Amino acid sequence: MCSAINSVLPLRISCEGLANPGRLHGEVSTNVTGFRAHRSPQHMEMDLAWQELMAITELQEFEVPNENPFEAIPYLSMEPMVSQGGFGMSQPQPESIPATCDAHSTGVYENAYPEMPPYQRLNPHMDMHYSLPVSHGSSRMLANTQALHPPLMSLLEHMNMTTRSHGIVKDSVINLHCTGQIKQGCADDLESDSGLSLGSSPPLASPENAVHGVPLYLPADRTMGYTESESIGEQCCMRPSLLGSVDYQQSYSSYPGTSYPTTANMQPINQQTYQPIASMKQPVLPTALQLNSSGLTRLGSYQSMYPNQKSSSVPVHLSRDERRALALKIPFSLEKIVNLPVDDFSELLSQFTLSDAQLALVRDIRRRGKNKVAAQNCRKRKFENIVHLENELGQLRAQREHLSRERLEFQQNLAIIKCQLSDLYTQVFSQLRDEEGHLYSVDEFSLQQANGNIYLVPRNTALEGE
DNA sequence: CCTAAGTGTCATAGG
DNA sequence: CACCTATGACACTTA
Repeated sequence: MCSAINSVLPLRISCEGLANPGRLHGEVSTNVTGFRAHRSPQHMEMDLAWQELMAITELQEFEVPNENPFEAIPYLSMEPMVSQGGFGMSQPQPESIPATCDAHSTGVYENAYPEMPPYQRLNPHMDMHYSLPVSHGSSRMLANTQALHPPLMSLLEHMNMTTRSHGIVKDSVINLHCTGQIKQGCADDLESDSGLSLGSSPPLASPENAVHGVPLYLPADRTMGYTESESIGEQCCMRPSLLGSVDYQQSYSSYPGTSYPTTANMQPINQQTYQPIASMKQPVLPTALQLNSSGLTRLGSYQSMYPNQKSSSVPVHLSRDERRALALKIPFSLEKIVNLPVDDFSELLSQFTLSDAQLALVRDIRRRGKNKVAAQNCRKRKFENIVHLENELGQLRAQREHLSRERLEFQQNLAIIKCQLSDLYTQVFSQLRDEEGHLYSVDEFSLQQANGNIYLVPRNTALEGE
């Protein structure tokens, strides 16, 4: 019994300075020599409950009348609260235990109470700040200390749960910070001239959508068009593997499904017929991206960019590369130039005798075409990333609100526990008597700290350092 | 005329 | 070293 209370209570009670320090006696004594007090099993339980609460809540000051238990602390950030001990208690602690107490954590009490059973050490992994609840003003008395225990423990369980959740709060805050930075970065991106839509417009559809439902026909005013059978490439014994290379991401289809014309096979515009692109290949890129890369060359763009290259003898709806290829009589389609694998592309080049200018143009067309596809993919990814981050931001906001509500509930429960403990210790001191039956009042004691422990000493008595 | 969105192109870095 | 991909930046068109 005695060892139990000694091992449980991280509180050393000094009797020095009392009128009759040697006369104290009781059923249970503290670890301070000479102190005796009447202790009942009920008191043991109260002490247990007290220590558990102190360990969990790090209750460092216990002035119930001065506290507003339902004070809602503005939610700013959980990080400072967590850093103070891991329980998010950001309430003002004007009389908190000095730093010397912080330096003594569980190990201090393990040394002071080596006989403490492990199961009586709550939260052994945390720094424990103990203080004595000195309640002067509470008039509420608990009729039965046993009745207090179950609700206390239930509250403790809730506090433990809430404590765990506070770790989530911290992580969430960190995530929010990161997200904020990312979001800022996105904002910077949006301010850049990347030409990316934030989603208000539908152009960036999924690749699978690009395959279906897009009536990809060549423009009706297309000025050039050549059938595959008419192309030089086909006439030059193209390998079937090359002809079958239609699964690449489509980009340069300025001559979709065709090979480039020569002056010999060029035909009047109005005699050309056009095939739906979807019937010739399975595009991969999003819908809107396709529309521009599938033959809808923009006349005005290249006219303004390269106005001097406009030739009255060349159809005006051709892109710059198309016109250049036409001018240099490149004997295969731009689609093949861009989409063929490097080996097939090299083999294709080997099948023709091209001048240096032709080779340079072909390689430029290939480079630009691949880069165009890459740019489209890059923008698509950027858009998807923004959508993902917006969704994640919404989830984090909801989580923050949930944790904020949970934290408020925790604070309310803690205030209730403080009130209950105040009453509890008032009751305990009401039974603290010396051997002559003199009743000690809690008012006769004060809290003092020494060597990392908190001592309950008679008032007007200074503790000597150990 | 201005603006935002969309797109192609270039330069560059990295694989 | 050649080639490819990713991406920022720029210029331009279009609605």
